[in-house]
Amino acid sequence: MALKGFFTIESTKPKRNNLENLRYNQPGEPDCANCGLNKQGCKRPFIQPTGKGRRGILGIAEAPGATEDTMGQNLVGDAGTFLYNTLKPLGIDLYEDLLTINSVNCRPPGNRKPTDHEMMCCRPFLLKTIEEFKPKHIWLFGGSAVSTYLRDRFKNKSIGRWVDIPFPDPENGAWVTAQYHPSFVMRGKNDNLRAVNQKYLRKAVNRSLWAPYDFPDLQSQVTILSEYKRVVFHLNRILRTKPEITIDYETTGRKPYKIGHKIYCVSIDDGERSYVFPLQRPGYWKEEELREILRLYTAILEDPEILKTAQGRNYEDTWSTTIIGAKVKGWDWCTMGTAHLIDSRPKYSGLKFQGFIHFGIKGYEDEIKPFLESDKNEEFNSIQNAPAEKLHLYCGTDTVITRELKKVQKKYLADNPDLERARKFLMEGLWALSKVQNEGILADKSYFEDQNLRLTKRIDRLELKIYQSDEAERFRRFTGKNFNYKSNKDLQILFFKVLGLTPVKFTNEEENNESVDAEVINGIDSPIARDILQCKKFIKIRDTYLAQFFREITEEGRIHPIQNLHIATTHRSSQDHPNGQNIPVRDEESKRICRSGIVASLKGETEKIRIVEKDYGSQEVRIIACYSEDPVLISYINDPTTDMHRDEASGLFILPKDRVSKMIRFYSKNCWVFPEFYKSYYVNCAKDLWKNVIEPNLKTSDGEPIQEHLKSKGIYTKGSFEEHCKKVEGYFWDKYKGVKKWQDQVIKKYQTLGYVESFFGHRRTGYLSPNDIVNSPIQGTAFHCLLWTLKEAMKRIPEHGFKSRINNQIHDSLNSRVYVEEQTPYIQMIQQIAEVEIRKEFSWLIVPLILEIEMTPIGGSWYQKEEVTLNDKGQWCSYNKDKTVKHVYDENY
DNA sequence: TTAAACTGCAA
DNA sequence: TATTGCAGTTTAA
Repeated sequence: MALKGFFTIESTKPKRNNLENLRYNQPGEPDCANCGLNKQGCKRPFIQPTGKGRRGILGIAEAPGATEDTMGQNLVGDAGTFLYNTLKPLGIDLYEDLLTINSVNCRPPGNRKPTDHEMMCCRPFLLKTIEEFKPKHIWLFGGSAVSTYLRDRFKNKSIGRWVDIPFPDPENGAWVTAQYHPSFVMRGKNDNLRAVNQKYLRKAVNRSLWAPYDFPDLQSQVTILSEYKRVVFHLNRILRTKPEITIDYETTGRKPYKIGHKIYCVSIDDGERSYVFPLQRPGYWKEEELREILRLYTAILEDPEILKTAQGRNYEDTWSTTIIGAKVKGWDWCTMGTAHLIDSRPKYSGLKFQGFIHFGIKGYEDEIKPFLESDKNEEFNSIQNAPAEKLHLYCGTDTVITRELKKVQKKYLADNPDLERARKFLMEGLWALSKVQNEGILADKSYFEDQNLRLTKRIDRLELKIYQSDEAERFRRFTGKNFNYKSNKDLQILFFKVLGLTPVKFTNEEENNESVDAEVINGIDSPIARDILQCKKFIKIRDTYLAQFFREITEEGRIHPIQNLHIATTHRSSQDHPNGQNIPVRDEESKRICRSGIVASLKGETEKIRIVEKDYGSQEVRIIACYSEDPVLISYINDPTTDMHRDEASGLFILPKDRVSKMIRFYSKNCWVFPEFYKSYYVNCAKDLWKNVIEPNLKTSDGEPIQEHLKSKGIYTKGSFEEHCKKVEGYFWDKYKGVKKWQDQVIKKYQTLGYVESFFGHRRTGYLSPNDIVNSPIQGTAFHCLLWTLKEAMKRIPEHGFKSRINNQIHDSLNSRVYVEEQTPYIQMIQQIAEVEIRKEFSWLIVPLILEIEMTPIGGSWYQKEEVTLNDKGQWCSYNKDKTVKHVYDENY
């Protein structure tokens, strides 16, 4: 898949079927000859729009069903009746107040979904109906209606994205909202879905009083400054009058860190107009002109009284810092992050989407977009080839939209103080993450080059072995094609057709699709299975991790993952280009190869520096305790002499507590306690426990094989173990009834509010499953504790004059490069924030938080990190199993 | 060409 | 009937 090297802009230009699109974008009669649905057994072909439409609302549904086909009217069957009954108490009569039409107006045989082609053939009639009826409001019921209505205007037309998002449509002047299709809501007996559907319809009914939207001409608010004098004039004016400004750059790529990157143009919006001027466009300014423009612009950026807004605060911030050398002050607003707080659904916060749903602006990016994209292996885009005038207009339009978007968001947040609280925290978090991003992690390029060569040799050898194997030959004879071990399809044929093995697992999405993942292949006892697994592992290391490192490493040996706060629906962070949050650690060999090249210092470094990782221990359990106030959980956390996972393992395997081994405790925790807390259930847990504990026949702490032990308790089979787990699950929820009670409450509250809210004020919105609801606040809050610690630590580091720097975060841990001479005060400062000050700040933190410390030797690599504690002599020590000191992490180690 | 499905890595 | 991410490859449309 080609990565969009820049940001994603949805195309508005139909790339295929151009003629068809032209044809079906015109109002007119349906193209029945081309569709043929009218001759596939329906009784009443081409049903006319139904209803009196007294309130000027046009409802668009999917297709006639059996009842509709008999009666020749829309929405009169079960689904229609359900919708009628839902709307009636809200003051809307489906048949009186709406005019309704379907995406296709003949009944598809057997109630199947209409195809894209059928919907397209019927589309001219839909457009004609809109033209004649002139609806003030359009309600799209279900994914088919969304798909045919938006046609080629957006790529992602899933109902989940569009439901409950009202937008004014510039094509017909109506307010449009997508709703779930009544049959979808009716079919599943799903309380959450019914609750949000009710809520969304109520909002739509309230909106039906809205006046038509007055579309603003945003592009006319752009002024392009091409003369030096005018640029200087406006920069000086802004410096003097200090308006709130919105800024946007067009640049040579996504990240500024590699040599040669430039900011081609800048747009500054002063609240009235947007002013765009070229900046580092080669050959545009004389040297002294550019110097003066940069001086003035830097003064604006560094003036804390000039408040700044951007769509993507950290994008403009990191480019300003890295390319211009400005320390930007006065950051006030990030429209992208704020959009994510308002609606956490995926693909919501992009400017093009926001511009469309709020202001009906669309398509202004089409011409410029190709010049801003770059292939995944290309560092630079082709901005130099973009027509300058159009590039500048595009850049200016973005700031005008951003300025207007901020107004909309400000209004929304004024009514939602919890969201405003979350937004303030967002700005602080972005500030800290921008610093983390600019710092970057150090990578030893020559080490990775060496590893790359070694891996390639091993992969070549293994591939040769695989392709010369007897099995591959049998595959060739069976299919007439060469075997490709990277193809899951080929693996299925090899294992289940050629070798005749019995499938043990199926994939999630497709029914009867045999899974061929590592777990399955690992269960196959043959040399080729082992070779394939080995080879896939090496390929993964080389082509995923090392390849990204090579692509992203800068000339000075740093890798700067982009730090996001606007992606994860739970309001966790994410990283990309590359993602520094999923470097292997569980598999020893993968861990060694990948992490040995992430280092504390590069060659030639004379200072003594080590990597220190600071990890919140069992953070999610602690957060569950805070939300649920479960007394049993709280007392486990508060009393360090107790161990909940040992106790749960004891119950699960009917073992006295002192016979629970480390591994049995581990699997009890990860295959039982956590899944149960996150709404898995005994059947799946029993399956995992059987696979990981009982089948491998793990031993108790005194050496008895677990199978023998369970037999002595009357458990012989998988079935009887599952039965046993069912009983234990009953005890479990009886014991942690506080957690259960909280889960039920938070699900109930979601059904009232339509979102789930966290301690920090963050909301996860949209239609959620019970699992999503109980998981999100925990996951989000666990991360927000870390983010709070991070931003507080970032403030203190310069105050203390530390040279050490935080350079990564992984959900509940921080990484730093630490100068040995300041390691103890540095670590203790962060521990103080992470464990003590955070509890003074947030009264809902009713249990202690613990920050565990890991270190590498001086100049060492991430692979070498060990857990350390401070002994009474003030030394950081790691320990052997027998509790003797392993290493003393002083200035000599 | 492009999107979806599958896989595999982390918390 | 555990959740959240990013990224690579193949395959179907």
